[in-house]
Amino acid sequence: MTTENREEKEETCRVQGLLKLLSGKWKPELFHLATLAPLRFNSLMRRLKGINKQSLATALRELEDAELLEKSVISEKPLHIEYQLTEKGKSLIPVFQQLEKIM
Amino acid sequence: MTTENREEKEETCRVQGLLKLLSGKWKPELFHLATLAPLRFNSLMRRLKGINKQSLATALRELEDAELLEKSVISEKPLHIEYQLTEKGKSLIPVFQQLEKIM
DNA sequence: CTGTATCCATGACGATACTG
DNA sequence: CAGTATCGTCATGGATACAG
Repeated sequence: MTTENREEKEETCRVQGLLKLLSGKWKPELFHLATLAPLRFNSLMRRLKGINKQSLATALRELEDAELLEKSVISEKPLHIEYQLTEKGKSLIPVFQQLEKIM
Repeated sequence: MTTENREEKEETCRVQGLLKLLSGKWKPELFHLATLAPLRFNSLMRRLKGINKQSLATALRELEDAELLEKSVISEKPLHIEYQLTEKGKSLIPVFQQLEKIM
């Protein structure tokens, strides 16, 4: 395998990973909401009409693991957590805007 | 629902559609190969190691329906068809390049 | 050579009950 | 309030045989 081919394959894999990460039934809208303001779990439950806890928790965890989203514990009692975009997450916003133009 | 909210929802849906369209096991690499040169069915079968006819046919059909890819019949006998990017498909290339940088 | 039809396996998604 | 555990359902992708 040539160096060129190997690089092309790696490129494709990285893009594939990000596409997979942001696709699915809820993650695009979840990410979109996160671009607007920091959000709490129950607030997200209300805005993503039809989602359940399990699916929301999984989606949040995946975006968190990819370092697109991060948690902040606002208070312990009552437990109060906010999710917000990381810098890496914010860097994705202009890419989404381009996608909207193309569609 | 306000006009603003409706527009946000539509934005999300369009992005979601494109993400869904380009995600999946084979479509990112299929699209990537298509950016390099016009390609034939059996050539794609060889390059996408592990894919089968059914999956390739489905992927090609979806990209074609979305007007990202188009078929050209080169000859009828023997049947010889090439797939290439449409203008809309080409407009996606810089977006992919940005995604690669972010990852 | 370029597909379609059919059937089956796997993984994503969802409902519900439970926990710190 | 913010999750996790468990289990059932359904859509997506793959294997194989057949067709223009």
